[in-house]
Amino acid sequence: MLERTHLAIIHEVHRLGTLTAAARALNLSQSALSHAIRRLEQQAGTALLYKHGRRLRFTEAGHYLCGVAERLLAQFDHAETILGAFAAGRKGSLRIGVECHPCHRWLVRVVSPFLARWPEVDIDIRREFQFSGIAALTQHDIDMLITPDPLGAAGLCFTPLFGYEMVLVISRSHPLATQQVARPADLTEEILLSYPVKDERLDILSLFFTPAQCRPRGHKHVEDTEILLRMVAAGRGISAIPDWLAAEYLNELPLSTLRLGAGGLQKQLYIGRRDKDRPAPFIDCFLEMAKDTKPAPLRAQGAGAVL
Amino acid sequence: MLERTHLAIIHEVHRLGTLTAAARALNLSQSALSHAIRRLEQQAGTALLYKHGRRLRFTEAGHYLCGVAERLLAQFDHAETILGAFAAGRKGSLRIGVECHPCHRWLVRVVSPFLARWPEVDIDIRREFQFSGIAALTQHDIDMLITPDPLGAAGLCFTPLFGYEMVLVISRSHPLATQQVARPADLTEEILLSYPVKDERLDILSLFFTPAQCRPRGHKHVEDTEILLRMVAAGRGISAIPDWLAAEYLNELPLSTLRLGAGGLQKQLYIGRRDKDRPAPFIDCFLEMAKDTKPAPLRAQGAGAVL
DNA sequence: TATAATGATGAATTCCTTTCATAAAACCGC
DNA sequence: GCGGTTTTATGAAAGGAATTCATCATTATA
Repeated sequence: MLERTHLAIIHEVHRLGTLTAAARALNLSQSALSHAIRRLEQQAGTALLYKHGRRLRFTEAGHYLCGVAERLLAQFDHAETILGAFAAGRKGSLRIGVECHPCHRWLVRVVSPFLARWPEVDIDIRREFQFSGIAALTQHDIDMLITPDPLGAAGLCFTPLFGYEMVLVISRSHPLATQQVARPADLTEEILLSYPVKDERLDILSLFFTPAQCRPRGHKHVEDTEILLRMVAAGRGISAIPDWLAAEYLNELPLSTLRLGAGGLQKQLYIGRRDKDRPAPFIDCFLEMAKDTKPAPLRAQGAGAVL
Repeated sequence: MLERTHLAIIHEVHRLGTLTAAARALNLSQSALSHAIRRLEQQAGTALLYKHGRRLRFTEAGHYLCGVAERLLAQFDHAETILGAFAAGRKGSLRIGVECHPCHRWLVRVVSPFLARWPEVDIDIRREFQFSGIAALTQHDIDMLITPDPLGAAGLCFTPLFGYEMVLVISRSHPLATQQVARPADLTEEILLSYPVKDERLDILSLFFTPAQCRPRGHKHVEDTEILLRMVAAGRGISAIPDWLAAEYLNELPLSTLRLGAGGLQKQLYIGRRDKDRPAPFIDCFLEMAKDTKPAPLRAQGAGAVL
């Protein structure tokens, strides 16, 4: 069976011209090379080298193998380099799940500098999960989960990133726009606009409307933040988004923000990982960079001061 | 060091899912595979597989290596197939030297069917030699030599192909065109046209003019047979070519052929090889096909009957 | 819960590679 | 042509790495 060693021998003999020199280069005895070539020739059933004077020449088959050696040895070397990068933790891939739709804009601000700093790390961001983000993390479908709901699961650990407040956004021309706080009963005639997520995962429903035993008049799903907010600005509905996200749009669109209930709807974003994951440096680095990237806080405008 | 064996193991584990199955496929024990992977992981400094339930899963590095394995193993397999073709004598290359310029047309008739029959054999035809054709053969620059002058040299052997006669070609309107035989003295006022070859290798000089101690008035070199004969037909000179080559042009061009001297200039074409060459079947086959391909004999016209 | 399937591990063994010592061949300079 | 040098070839011995064996631990299955 043709082995890497054979290729290395063939290659060095070709490069240096003599068995003796090749043996030196490979830290082997001349005898070892002679035996190895002999064995290979017997297995292949064809001569690879023949004596010409006191040196060696390649037969056609030998020449062919020489070309093979050059190509394959390069590939072996490359593979080992890459493997080294894996070992050193320079190379890898990070599949990040995001259970918090509006967090995407924040995530981009983390990922961009990260990619620049870890050129050999591939990042894959997933927002849809067959079952849940937690399950995807447990089952190794993703390596990290960004979520506001750190549901306990064996083998997972969560690191808090930053706190924020979910605020109600309404058109600046809305009758409620002058108020500071919204109460569920004020909004029963409104159309709620939200990202396409199950109702039980919408905090404004589970933590605001449902406890007050009421609900908005309607509920529509919108994929894109920009479009969602433009619809709100146009008076086509209301929505609840993180304060820092609202802040980014307050200057662009005629929007007002109100606190949801007296205490506001306080949330915390977490990043979850598997406990026993190999501690790759780039994973720690990502965590650090994520912790250091706070979203812009909401300027005093409309809603009450937030965190 | 990453070896072919490691790639094979990784590949089979990926294909079959379990160490046990992979071990069966590789005719090894499960233990052997476990140890081998462990060793590789230690050398690489990174995990490749990890237990998931009672099966194995690939780490990122493992997945990467899996891709490498697929590519490299295919290349190994292919290389061994080719090596097998070399061993079976199906594959190879035949570098053929030709010392007889006009033989090129005949050679093409041998080579074409040969290439069809040995699709894996490459043919390379050389007409220029640094020193001589014999030297090129001895020094392994070529594998076969087609020559009318089988100079003895150690380690070479020559096989006769066919006999032919060198005939004088002149324009049909030449005063000598009505004769059967040309004598050196008749041609001292002519311009000799020949292939670009050293004088001592031109039979018409060494075997016809020189023994009679005379020479033509001029001597010009022409590369191409067609052009050479058109020049002769136009009365711009005379030439000497094999009878069978002349035969091909007698209907196309206004040429006449004459015997060179009373007995004619009889020649024999040989094919030379190295004695101790590995006996590749395609080489023997080439020899047979060459022997079986006789040039078209000269029709009774102009020159005397030949052979 | 018993049973089957699978992987991990340490020690022993086997097999293959390598080395050593030496011969044979070829080139070089005189 | 003849020693001296360089290079490859080869058989026997030594060394080392891969493999097996026996066994344990873990997990899935009935």
